Amino acid sequence: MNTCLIANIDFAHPAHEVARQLIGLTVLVDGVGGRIVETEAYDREDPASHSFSGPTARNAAMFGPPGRLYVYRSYGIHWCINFVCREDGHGAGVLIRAIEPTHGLDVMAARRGLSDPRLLCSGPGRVGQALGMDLSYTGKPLDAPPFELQAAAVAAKIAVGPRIGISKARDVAWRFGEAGSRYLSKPFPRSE
DNA sequence: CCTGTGATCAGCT
DNA sequence: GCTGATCACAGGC
Repeated sequence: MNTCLIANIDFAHPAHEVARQLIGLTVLVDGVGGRIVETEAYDREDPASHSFSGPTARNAAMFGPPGRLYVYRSYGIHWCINFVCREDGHGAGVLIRAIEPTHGLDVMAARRGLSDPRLLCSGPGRVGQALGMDLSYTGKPLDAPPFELQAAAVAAKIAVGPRIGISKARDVAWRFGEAGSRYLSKPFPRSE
């Protein structure tokens, strides 16, 4: 099996494995960002995934090489980001749902129009806005500027639960987070 | 604390 | 037409 190693994560692995392993990593865009504290996995064989019905113009990046970005417009307003994973052409990704801000708080506050650190990146739309994402970033590799992924210094305590805001495949527990983090989009049931 | 709603648009039926 | 991997704000308890 081929590999795609970035910051000790192999993006040529199933989405739910990558989603779990990403918790605690630091992601930066032009030096701005923080620790990933919440993710969700979306797979090709997953009715809730944008890739479920096959390749389209919008989801093309999901069917490209792993270790890259998939950016999509949510509710016509927000930009949400995924990290593409699995083998080339599989069509899986990990939605970045929340980040604990650590780098460039002032830049993110200006983009978001508020300064409360807990509201800067606690949700997929907020993450996109705080990191300055838009459609032009889709398909870009995560191991090259302006992006930087840093391995976690300490292993995070992982909480698991059902994904948020979807109507299909609600039974799959493919939402992952750092247990007890104050920067989640929503608390996990029964964690800590 | 909680529930409801407008914004705004790409993709699908 | 309608739905959605959302958010912010308003209003009620």
